[in-house]
Amino acid sequence: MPKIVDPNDYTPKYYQLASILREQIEQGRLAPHESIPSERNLEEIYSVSRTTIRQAIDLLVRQGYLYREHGRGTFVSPQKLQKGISELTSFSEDMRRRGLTPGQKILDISMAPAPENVRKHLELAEGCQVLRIERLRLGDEVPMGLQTSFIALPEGQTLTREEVEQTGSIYRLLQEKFHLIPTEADETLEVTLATPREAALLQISEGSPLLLSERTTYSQYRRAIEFVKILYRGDRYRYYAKLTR
Amino acid sequence: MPKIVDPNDYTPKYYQLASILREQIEQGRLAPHESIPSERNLEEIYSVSRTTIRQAIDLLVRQGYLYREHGRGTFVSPQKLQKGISELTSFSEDMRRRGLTPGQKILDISMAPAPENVRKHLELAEGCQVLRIERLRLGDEVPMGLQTSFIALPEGQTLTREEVEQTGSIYRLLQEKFHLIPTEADETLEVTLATPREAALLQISEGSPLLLSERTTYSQYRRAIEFVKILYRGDRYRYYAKLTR
DNA sequence: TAATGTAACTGGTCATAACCACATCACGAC
DNA sequence: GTCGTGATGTGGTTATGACCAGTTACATTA
Repeated sequence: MPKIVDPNDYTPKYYQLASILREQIEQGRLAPHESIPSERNLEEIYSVSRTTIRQAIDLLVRQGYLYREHGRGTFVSPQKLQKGISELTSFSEDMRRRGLTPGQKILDISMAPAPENVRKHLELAEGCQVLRIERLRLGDEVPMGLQTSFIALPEGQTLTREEVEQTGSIYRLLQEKFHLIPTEADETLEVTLATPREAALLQISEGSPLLLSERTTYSQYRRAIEFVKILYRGDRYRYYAKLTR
Repeated sequence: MPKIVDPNDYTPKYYQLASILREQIEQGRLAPHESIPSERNLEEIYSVSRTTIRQAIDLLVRQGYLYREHGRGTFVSPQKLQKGISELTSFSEDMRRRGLTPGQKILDISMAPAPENVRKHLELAEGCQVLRIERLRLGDEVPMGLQTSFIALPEGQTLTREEVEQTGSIYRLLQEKFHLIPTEADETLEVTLATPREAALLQISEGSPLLLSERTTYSQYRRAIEFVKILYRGDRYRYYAKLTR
């Protein structure tokens, strides 16, 4: 049973243990609000130190799978709390999580001098060139949003339309070509109304309400790499967040 | 200098240390992207074990103040990333963070059978009574949103209009009277249009776009305690979130 | 000179061990 | 019966010490 301690210990023990527990929870072998074995018990069960046990449990608590009560024990969170954790995802991932097939239609992709508001978000000097990508985003073939990305590429680098069309994921391209990993983002949401052009592209009537998301994404080095503006169809898109204190 | 180890050690050492470091960062004594002393150095500086050091740094990393790079060091996050962390806050706290003075006008407060959608969110049986509070929410005296709360109180308990008016904070009341602490919440945001009644209350024209927030709040025991619906004026309210991966 | 490797950092993982703070329950005193 | 009260079990904090895994810079080598 305690199948921990793989010799091919590519992954740390606490991570292996967390996976084991997470699996038990997801399969329902541990019911909501049921207590898991105490930390001292888990120590014996899996033959690892309490340090490791606590690291694994910490991880699952942060992910919303477990919660602790001092003096009482550690318990399984109800299903409700296990989903919708506010994570940094691309549009494609977002759609897949919602059970929709992501799609896109590239309207424009070009290098251009960054507009002033974009420069501010990306912390760039005046006259800097950025990659501008405008795309119509689809979910199950239906228009979901209109996305405009401004990307601060390393000096002299660029991405071609073909590369973007083939992978579909800017994030993967950034990682593979430039070793830039999106790790954090600031996002704002507000309401706006569709201009004639936006309405036409999104196949709604002019003046329809839209959800406007503006996001600045930061790399693993905490430098701004991307500023994205997405106009979501108000009738098709709902935003999820999970808050903690 | 190393003013750690207060004898009145009500608060744990790692928390004290985190406060010291956080203060240095906020005061700008540590510049963005500057490295803080290594963990082994901090061990000597503050005369605490590496365990404690790491716990303190972990906290600050989660809060967005620091970031680590394996093999290189621990660095100060730029200011941008330190704010807007998605935390569970009440309307009042939210307003204060935006530099506005929160206010409210209670429209209704009564015990009522929970509507079906509310029952579902609160995991209640049919016919259960909930406390319904409808309030016009103000920021600097100006209408910001229309809030309807449904609260699952302990059997037979209730809150009076006076209590709510005096404290202004439902959360504080819940904590003081019933020892219920809001710890987690699921929130959704979407776009909607103002009905005549909503428009009149919010002092906008009928059909104006609104930002609709629906939130289910959970106690420290992971039981749903509150379902809140807030209609924000689209022209006055913007939602902030911080995403990580 | 350019490549290489090695030493000396850095943070990441893990074990062991002790003690504290809170929750619960059974047992005894009243 | 009711009220402590302490034993025991839980998670929370801290210390010590070891080794692993990336990064960097400098000395060595080809």
